[in-house]
Amino acid sequence: MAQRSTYRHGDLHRALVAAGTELAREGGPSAVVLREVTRRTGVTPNAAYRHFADKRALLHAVSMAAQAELARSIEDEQSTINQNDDDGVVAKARLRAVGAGYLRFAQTQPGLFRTAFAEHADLRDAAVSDSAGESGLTPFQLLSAALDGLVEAGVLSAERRLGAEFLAWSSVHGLAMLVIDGPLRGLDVEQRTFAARRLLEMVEKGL
Amino acid sequence: MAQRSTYRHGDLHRALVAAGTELAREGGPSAVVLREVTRRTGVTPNAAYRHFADKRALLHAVSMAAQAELARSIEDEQSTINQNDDDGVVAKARLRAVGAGYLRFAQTQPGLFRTAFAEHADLRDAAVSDSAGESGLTPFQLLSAALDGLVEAGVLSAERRLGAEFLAWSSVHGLAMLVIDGPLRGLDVEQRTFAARRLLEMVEKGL
DNA sequence: GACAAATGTGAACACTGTCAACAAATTGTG
DNA sequence: CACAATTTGTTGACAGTGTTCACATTTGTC
Repeated sequence: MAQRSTYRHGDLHRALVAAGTELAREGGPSAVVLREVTRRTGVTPNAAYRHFADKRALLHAVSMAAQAELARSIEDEQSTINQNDDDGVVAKARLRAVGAGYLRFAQTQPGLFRTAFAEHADLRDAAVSDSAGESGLTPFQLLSAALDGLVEAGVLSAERRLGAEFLAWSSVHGLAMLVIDGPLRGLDVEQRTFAARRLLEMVEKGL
Repeated sequence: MAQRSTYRHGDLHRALVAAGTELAREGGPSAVVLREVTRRTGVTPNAAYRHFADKRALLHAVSMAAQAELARSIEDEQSTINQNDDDGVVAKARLRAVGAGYLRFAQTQPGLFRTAFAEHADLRDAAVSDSAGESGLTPFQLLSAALDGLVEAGVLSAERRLGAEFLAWSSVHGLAMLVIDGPLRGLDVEQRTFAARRLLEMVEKGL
């Protein structure tokens, strides 16, 4: 790593999270080891303790960053939607895009995906901006917004809206986990896309 | 730990897995540390290497044991079904019991549940008897059998049967993960049972 | 310019997984 | 039965980890 001239680093907090994120990207949560993070940042191990209480706190920050990338993946997927369609069609497409972006991120960045949900995240974390994407919304909020859109478009009844994010999230999250390092790892690309499509259909139909 | 009189232990392999399983029960996969496992078994750390290639192999064995307990939880749930009902009703109940047993185990034994899916399990593992319950079936096989039952009872079409285990498993597994250490951890018991019931309804309806 | 706060360094500790060499018990073979 | 071969457990060591305590350097403030 590049030797720095100044005694102070300048932006160590951010640099540590960035280095940790790269490690997580390559090897998942277990790969983000404190000493290696500081090594890559060109700083002593203990310097990290000026910015994070302990390793868990650092990992938590990395997890937030990973969730933010997940949010951006969902936003990318949503940006391809043709807005000129019928309201109901657009609303449904927005929900499907949440699931598709989620699944794509899990398979494209499995290390980051596992890190995003490795350290016990809380629902309160879903509201903090560290885990938000370009739109300022976290993955959970993007899902909620999509479901609200279904209600507004008259596709989903208010009654069925209640707790719907749990159902949708569970299904997609479960498939993602099973595909990237669960018992469904052996599936080839074709089987995966098939499973993903059928799953999103099931959610839309069974909600 | 109890000092042993003989130089040989007698059944060290099994004892190590048992000790590891207890650690996993208490603290999840990260709690099963090789040295502590051997300590509890009253044996030197290196003795473990006569029975397992490395720590990962030990953890894998513990994971299999955890899956076997999961299978038993499902079997317990299925044993409460009233067999005198209509074939279709019984078949549906058997599928619901798979989900209910799965979710109950996840909440009753979160440490073991996380361990069961921590080390990259493979579909081949789902067929090995180490991870089977009393019936000799693994969790995956119990699910498959329940879905087959739906087809036999004429409740599910052969076409929709294709890949159905992925959908059902994903949904239930996802909810379990999100509830025990995901963003849905904050939910109280009432909310959980509500979410579980709605989820199982969704699967049954959307399959 | 003195002094306090913030930020990075150095040396050390307990703990982990793992290896190589050795020792004791068991098993198999003449 | 003897005794070599194999299996199973032990001892001692090493590198790597998270973390703590004392110390050094920089920055900001009255």
